[in-house]
Amino acid sequence: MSHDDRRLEVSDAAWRVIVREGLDRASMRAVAQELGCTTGVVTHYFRNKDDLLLFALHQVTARLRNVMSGTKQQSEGRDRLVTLLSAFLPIDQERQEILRVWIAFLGYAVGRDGLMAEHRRSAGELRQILIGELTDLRKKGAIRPDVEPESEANVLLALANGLSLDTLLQAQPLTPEQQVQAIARSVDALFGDRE
Amino acid sequence: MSHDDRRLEVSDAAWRVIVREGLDRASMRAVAQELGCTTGVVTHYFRNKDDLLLFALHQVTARLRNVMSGTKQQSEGRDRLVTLLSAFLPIDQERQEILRVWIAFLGYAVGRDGLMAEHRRSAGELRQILIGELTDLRKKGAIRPDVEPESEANVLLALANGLSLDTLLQAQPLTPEQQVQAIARSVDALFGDRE
DNA sequence: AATTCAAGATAACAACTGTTATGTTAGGCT
DNA sequence: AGCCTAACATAACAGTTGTTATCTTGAATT
Repeated sequence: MSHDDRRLEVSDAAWRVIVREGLDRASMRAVAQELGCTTGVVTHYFRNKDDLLLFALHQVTARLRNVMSGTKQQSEGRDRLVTLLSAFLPIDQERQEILRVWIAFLGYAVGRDGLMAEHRRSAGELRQILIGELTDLRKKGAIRPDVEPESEANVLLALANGLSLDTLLQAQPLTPEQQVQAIARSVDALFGDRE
Repeated sequence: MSHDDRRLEVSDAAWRVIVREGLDRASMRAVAQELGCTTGVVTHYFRNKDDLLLFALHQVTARLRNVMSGTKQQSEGRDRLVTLLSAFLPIDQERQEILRVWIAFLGYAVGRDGLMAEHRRSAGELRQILIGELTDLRKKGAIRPDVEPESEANVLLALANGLSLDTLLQAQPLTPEQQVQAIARSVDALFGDRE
């Protein structure tokens, strides 16, 4: 097993602790115990705790990118936009796990400007993909010409993120189908007046 | 000054620490120092730290209710729905502060079922208000009859919450006007086909 | 004037935290 | 065969945490 693979194993152990017990209980010792060894391993592969946490946070974006390329863009136009946005919805167990870790880190980033900037960076990266899609569609004349890609990308992402939050905050959250349908409705509004 | 007022002062000090330095740095001593006295005060008004945190979390809902009744419902129909939903948007400094504390607690609640249930309870409380509004409007025949108040309330709240997140996650977030406009657009879609 | 009790200060407690230094061990290279 | 280094284990450190018990004080009540 390579060095990087072992690093990932430590990071995965941290993820499991965070999902199960919360970010503030993810101490060096807890992560080591989850991995089944001692803190020597954790300190050997990560300089700091901050180093470990930052790496674990990067895994959020990495896994999200993975999911996005998994729902590969075979489709185009309307459907492509919908599947692209659906990658952010917690409609399977892995995406629910990503959401929990992401929220845990976001709450942890309140009051920590450095971490919050890191969140903004990764959010902006995913946002650019959407903006590119919208710009292409407008050039092709597929969507209404009055659509501004930048602000519209923000609104669509806001809806997707909000729907994700809903699964955490609601006793009976929207079903995956309802979530996708809500996304599809907003996307359809970009394509024309009639529904 | 009454006992309850003093309790609120302690809770407010905790809020300031959370907003400025993060939830995990809001220790008993840090809160006491923020208040300008010793931990004796904090322990005198709160049994536990959990007791203090739970009270501070309740203040989130209390302040939100306060803002909602502040944007008092003089209007009706479409405008009333829009102003009601806008209460959740971080369009002034107080609502930004509420958002930060809320997110901090939400991240902290990951892995803590009790706290997460408390979040769901308060979210459900505010959600019921929206459902009531939508039900009334449908009875009056003001909105389209195919609108289901329960799921539609979820979608509208998801959009509002997502737009709030946007102000945290975006380097150049949507302006308050754009946020309200996005809400208004979704509300308008409930009233009829034309825009 | 004596008593009571809330308000707050102070200090000590054990538990836990991240960090660091040092030990052990096993496999690859010369 | 001897050496070296990566991969871990162990242990000790200083600091911080929540909690608790004990003290002081001042104002209200009797």
